[in-house]
Amino acid sequence: MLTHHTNKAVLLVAGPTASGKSACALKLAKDRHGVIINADALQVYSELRILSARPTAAEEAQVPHRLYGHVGGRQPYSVAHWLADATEAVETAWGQGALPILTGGTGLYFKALEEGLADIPPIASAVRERWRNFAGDLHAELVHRDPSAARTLMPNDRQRIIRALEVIEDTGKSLADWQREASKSAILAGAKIERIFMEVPREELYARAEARFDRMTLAGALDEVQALQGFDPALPMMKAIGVPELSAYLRGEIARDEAIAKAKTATRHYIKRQLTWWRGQMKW
RNA sequence: GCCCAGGUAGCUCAGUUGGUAGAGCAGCGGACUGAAAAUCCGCGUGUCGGUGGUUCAAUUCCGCCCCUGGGCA
Repeated sequence: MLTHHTNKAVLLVAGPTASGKSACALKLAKDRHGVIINADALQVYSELRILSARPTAAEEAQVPHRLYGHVGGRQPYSVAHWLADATEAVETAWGQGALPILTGGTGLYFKALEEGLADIPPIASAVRERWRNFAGDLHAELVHRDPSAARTLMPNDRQRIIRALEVIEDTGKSLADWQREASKSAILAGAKIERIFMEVPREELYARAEARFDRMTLAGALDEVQALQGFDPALPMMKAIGVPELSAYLRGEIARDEAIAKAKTATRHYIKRQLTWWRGQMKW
């Protein structure tokens, strides 16, 4: 049993968008008998091939790829779903004697992978819907129902406040308490972890990401977004960079150039947040 | 050439009845546990086009010059 554990190894390839993670992971997978496992929150959606910069069919044919486009846009998905999927994928790879190579840009996913998640049960959708549609003062509501969680959240952070409210209501326990408890799901515990972070100067990252967006528009990003018009704009998939912007163009609300410029700006903001995440949270 | 309107932060603009100026966006820093490509917090010194003049004091008033847009020729 113990010898088994020492044979378990994973390779984590992280970095901001457009830093060259995928190419790096592909090469390493070929060299080291690896299976590539997606750690990107948007590349899981089947409807987003171009805009999420998912590996191409040709690339996927070269080495096994897991968790790319395996979720429908209307399906609820989150870190917890991903962690379960990733755990299964990692164990399958180990079972086959292959090296799991996790790659993607979602910092929270890597954190969950390495540190585990709190063991909070799924929240009833009725409760969830109720708070998402709540018209009153959410923060005041939280101060009243869960002062300890309220203290850690900014009054305007609706998303986190809603989360805290649904957790206290549906589980009877504060989100802060849940999170304080030791997590049981740190699946990489005992495994040999190798980490690669793609270091690329910010200016170059910005330039690459902008050029890549232009390539995406040439490769059919507008058709991809056109096909999304029946989906609820509140869906996580619909928040992918480029989707709101190109949708606004397709609806005739803004010019094409403006839509592209806005999407590029959103990409720069995203890169900046990713860099902040790795500086502050991961310390690889 | 003449007339009009402008020239203020990287961009778009506000403002100062004369006491050296502030918003949005961009940019930068930060936070981050089931929506995370999400969500949220913080950061504003810039020859106020140039140059003379009036004034204790000019970005603000006056003259001239330069530039940009529009109109008339």
